[in-house]
Amino acid sequence: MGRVTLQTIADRIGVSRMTVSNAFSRPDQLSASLRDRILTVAEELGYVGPDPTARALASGTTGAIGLLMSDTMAYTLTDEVAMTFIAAITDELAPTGLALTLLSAAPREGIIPARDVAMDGALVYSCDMTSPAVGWLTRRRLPLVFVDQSPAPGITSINVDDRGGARQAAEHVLSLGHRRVGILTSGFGGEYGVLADPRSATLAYGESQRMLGWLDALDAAQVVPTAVRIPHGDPQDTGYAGAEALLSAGEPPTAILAFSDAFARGAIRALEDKGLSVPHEVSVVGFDDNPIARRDRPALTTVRQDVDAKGRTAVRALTAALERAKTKPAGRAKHVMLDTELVIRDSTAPAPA
Amino acid sequence: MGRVTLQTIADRIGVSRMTVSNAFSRPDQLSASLRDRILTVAEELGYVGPDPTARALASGTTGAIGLLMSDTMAYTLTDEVAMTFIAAITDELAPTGLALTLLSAAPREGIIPARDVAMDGALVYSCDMTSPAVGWLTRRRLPLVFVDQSPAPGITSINVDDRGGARQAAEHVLSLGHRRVGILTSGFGGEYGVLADPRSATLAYGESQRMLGWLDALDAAQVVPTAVRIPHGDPQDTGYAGAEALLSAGEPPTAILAFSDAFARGAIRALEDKGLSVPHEVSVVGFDDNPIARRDRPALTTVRQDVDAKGRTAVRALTAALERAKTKPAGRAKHVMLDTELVIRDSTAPAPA
DNA sequence: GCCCGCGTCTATACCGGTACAGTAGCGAGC
DNA sequence: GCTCGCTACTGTACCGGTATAGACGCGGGC
Repeated sequence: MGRVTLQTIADRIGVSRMTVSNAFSRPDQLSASLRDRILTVAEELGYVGPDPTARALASGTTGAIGLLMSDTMAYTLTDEVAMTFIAAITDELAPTGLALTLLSAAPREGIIPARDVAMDGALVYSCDMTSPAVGWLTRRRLPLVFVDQSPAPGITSINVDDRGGARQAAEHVLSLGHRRVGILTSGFGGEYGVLADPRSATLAYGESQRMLGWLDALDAAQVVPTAVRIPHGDPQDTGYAGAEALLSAGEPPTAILAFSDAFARGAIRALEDKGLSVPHEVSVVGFDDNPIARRDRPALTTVRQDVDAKGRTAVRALTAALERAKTKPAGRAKHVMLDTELVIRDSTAPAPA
Repeated sequence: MGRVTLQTIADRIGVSRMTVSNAFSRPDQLSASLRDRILTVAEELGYVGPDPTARALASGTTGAIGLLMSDTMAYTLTDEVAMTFIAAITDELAPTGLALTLLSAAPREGIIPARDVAMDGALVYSCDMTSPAVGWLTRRRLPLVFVDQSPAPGITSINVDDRGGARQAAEHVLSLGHRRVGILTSGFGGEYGVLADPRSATLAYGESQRMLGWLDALDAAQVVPTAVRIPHGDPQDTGYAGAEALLSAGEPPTAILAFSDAFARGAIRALEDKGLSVPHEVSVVGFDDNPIARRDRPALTTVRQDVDAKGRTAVRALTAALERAKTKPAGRAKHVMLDTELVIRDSTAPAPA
């Protein structure tokens, strides 16, 4: 009735438990003939292999890394860009045999996966830095890599040049002669609707970086934008609503800078429904270079970020950190900044006269 | 230098290790004052809480469940429908505190997360039944729930009525007078292009169910469809290519039944590029009722499946099984079949005269 | 006054492995 | 002939917790 363990097999054959362990984990430590015999008996007994949990405790490694995501995990999981990121992670992880454990940063009473789930290290993706979950992770002294998040001292971080990309986007519409510019941003917690003072609005990290980038260029040209922040929801729907808000907030913009391609798509739909032609009457710039930027018409002018590279770089940084953690030195934190690139397509045109 | 464990704290205060353990895990087992003292000292010492791995070994529960996905995990992860499913899972899992570990069923030499990663149970999503990974999971005697997959005796499974939904889709176009029908399906491994004998083509489970559903209706009406199977890739791109293949395979169809909404979108684009109007010259029916079905124009006639319910039902079935596994009885496997529903929108119309 | 029950805390025995330092046996080198 | 070194296997000590039964003191009921 009892469960089959290494000991069961060892007793059955008359060798030590250690030898059976070696048969599974270090084949070079015993003769091939004995190993075969052990494996055969194990098979007969229905032994599946060393118990992962026990192995994890004894060896100090679990074979899984965590991916901590913002509290709105279900929302993030329906975002194409985030999905591409996760796909890149799993793909890069595959040859290492590491599994990926999804962790919510949601602050639920007493339920803190970031504290209670076994893992070797974690990727922290676009989280609120003050989130308790992030605190638990650091307290556990797990190797961590921050992605799309405010870099912290001592912790490796991977970011894309959001600010630079946004600046390029704004410079692009300025160079086309636009002076009435609308901004469509997002983010949770905080005021929605037209932002009184965009520069000082409290925004999540990525949102604030892009905002700063846009303002870098607009301020330099002494253009004062109208910025609208839209709540969570289907991004194309909220983008639609955001554009409507922008149009009714005083003099309508001739150019809209959107936080994402999905927002931009929604905005374009709203503009077209109002009878405004994109790009001839209003120019729209997205962000990310999501597949939807290219697919629909007009093809979006956008700021490309290499999400795949972001995911792969993050994984490589983390696996390297795991490797180092086996030996002593803590290793110096690296801060990687990936380039962004303005991609000009059909959703921007010179400002109407 | 040594790591801080329960024993460190116990020694420091002069109580037994067990009492410290209880302070964290069973607060009702000691006085509040002692508990406070223990927690304070633990804090001072930088103790994070019971080590998840050790706890897992001792208590027999890891706090994570697996999600086994087909070997083309990166592909699956960029599919909106799969993402909605995963989002529903994480959302339903959140209040339980269980984390979700993503497992690839990819048969890589010696790398078998399904065998080596600790978990309490697993969801098996749309996998090849013969995959070794599924074998390992069953051998481990983990509580399992199969989703979108051929039901197996003794294992709880959640499916949607793919066949019935597909039949409705086919009946719909037949009722509109279409007699030249094209089919666009997908799946890996096997011939691509026009299928010689659709009914006997080797298809993955979901693909074959939908195929059977379409054929149920078409056969009854003595309509012989042309079926094209398209390889993996961006589904809208492959859908585009698939429609082209359909158009050049003899007499062009006046109705296309697509395996997914994404295929349908790609097909519509291809048709429009060929100057064919949808729905007036060609009708197209999708499957899933993905958000893209509603968003773009023409809005897709499609077969709605409740992906959110699928995810939640699967999680509930698994957590119930986990609960039962604590006590003895293995519990009878349930086989759930969720309804599908034909949603008629703007991509279907009566067959041209 | 005695015994019971309860609230607290402790002792011991695991959970199922792996690490590491042996030990035994045996052939080779000089 | 003795040491050396190698292969093959063993013994012991963990890894860091939890379960369970029991010990101990104390108040209350009869």
